Amino acid sequence: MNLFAEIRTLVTDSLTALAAEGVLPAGLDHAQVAVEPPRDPAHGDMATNAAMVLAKPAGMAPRAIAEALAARLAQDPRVAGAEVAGPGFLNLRLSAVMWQGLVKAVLTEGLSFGKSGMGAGRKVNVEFVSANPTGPMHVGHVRGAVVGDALSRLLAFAGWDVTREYYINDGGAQVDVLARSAYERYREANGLEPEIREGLYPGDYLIPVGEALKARFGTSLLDKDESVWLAEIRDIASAMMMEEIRGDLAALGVRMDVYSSEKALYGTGQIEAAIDTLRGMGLIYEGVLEPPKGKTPEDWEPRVQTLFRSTAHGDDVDRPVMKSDGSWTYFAPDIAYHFNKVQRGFDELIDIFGADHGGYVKRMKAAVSALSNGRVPLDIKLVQLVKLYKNGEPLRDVVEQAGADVTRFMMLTRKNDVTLDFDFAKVLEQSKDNPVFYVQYANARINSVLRKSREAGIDCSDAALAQADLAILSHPAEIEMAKKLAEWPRLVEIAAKGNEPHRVAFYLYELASEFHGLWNKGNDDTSLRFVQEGNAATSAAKVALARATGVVISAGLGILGVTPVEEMR
RNA sequence: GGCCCCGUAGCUCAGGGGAUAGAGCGGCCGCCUCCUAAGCGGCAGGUCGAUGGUUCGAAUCCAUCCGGGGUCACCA
Repeated sequence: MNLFAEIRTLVTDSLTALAAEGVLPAGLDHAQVAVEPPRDPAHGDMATNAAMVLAKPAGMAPRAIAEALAARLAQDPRVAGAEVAGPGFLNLRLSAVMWQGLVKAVLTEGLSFGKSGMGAGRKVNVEFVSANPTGPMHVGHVRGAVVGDALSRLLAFAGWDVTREYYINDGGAQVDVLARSAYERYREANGLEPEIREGLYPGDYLIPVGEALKARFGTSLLDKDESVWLAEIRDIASAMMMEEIRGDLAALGVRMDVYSSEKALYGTGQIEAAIDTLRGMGLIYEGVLEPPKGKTPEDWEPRVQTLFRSTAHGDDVDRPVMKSDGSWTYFAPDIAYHFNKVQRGFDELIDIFGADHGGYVKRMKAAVSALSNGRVPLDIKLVQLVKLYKNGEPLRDVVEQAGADVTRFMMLTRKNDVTLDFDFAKVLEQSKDNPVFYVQYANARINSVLRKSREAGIDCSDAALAQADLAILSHPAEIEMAKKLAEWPRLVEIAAKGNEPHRVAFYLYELASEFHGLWNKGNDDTSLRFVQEGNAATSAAKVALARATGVVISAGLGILGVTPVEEMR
């Protein structure tokens, strides 16, 4: 049940009826007509811009349209009042029954309340994390993981068919470096002094890899040339690192549907096929790039390269796909991988990159645009860096200390393209300064209400509460609470439309705030307490409101991947 | 220098064509014989970086500029 959608339909139906009566010209486009919560609650429950939007095409004064529309809407039983205001806004007040009915709808629909059919089952692929398999995840990856996971849950809730995917960059030079680093740890495991040269990975996390190599090869690879062991150690080490990363993701509560390997693309002809496809479109050529404008690198020299004409699809310069030694650049398998996603039949692609990869956005979009003939949109979300206060902690420690739920919520309290401060002290604090706690506390209070209510002998199943006499919910503060709940389905659609899961976190904070406010009013006005001594009918209605709030909090936290707590400890 | 992101209250940030621009923190003033005060209410605080433009209307869209960050041809 989406009240805003319902009333919007009422408005557009009324406009159509007015056109049929000749009050408005026929054939007006209603696409720009919006029904929204007004900025100022004093303006009513919902406002529509219909009159202002239609004034010009209808050739009428906005207020004239608004008045005609108001008169018509006022006849509908759902509408308690319609007033023209300002330059032509039409402010609507809904009858109390609507809000009471909404509470019932939440209890009836449960965690499905707010689900949307907006995605219409379209297949979307969300690629995220995709950290190189050269070490454990760090805090920066965590944010990408959380954003991608929450976005996936959000899109699924809004009606998309979602595939979560991890692209393993195991085909380039960085895994050779990994292998050489692991080899040194292997020597170390055999009692030799490791030589961690400049450019190798120095991290302790490779020590167990060295041990494993010793267990497997004994001393047989010592003093052997790298040509003997490189490929094998590379595979072993990167597999072990992927295990590490899968463990990190699991600790965070992030699940992937598909792991795709870059290395697996080599030798299958897929890269060649993708490039040939582009060649067939006349988008591959041999050429020389201009030096970067303004700043020419010291060692720049004109060089003939195999280039992708990405400028034909919106990029600023064309991009090399092949090195002079005839091997592919990193970009070529990336193209093939995205081509693969297109061929698998996805209707939409989403990539979540670290902000340091911002320079690849245009070329990646150009490739997808070309390879799908403009059919498949690719949205790339850049996730800004995380500033960790308390420094240098590897991921497991962060999650172990703060908890996956807290970590996840905090990572979503910022838009993806803004840097995020992750302060341990704050995050673990049990106070209203900590948004995670604040939202969880509201849920805990709701559970407390349900407990008390059950002790008072009231049936608190959702089915029973939905049957309560909700007309009892008439106090303005209670109606306000219901109005906030009514925004949930609308928020889901807005967040899904923009691929912006952080909106859910902000909404939950507002919802919790509304609830804490209502709770506290019970201190001064005992008639606003949820459990009313000796009055089962009144209690049931009020508890129903609390429970409905709890349902929406749970649904919202579910999208963030955060477990709602029953009580604070 | 090119491209991308950011610039909104003292601080951290929402809002991204609509009516007097919001929240939290910090500051000041209030609220516990009462379901969890781990909370709630109120006050003070703004030329929405600047300047032009688009239109009935701009924090929001466009252009130019100013700050801050990222990135920039055979590294992924």
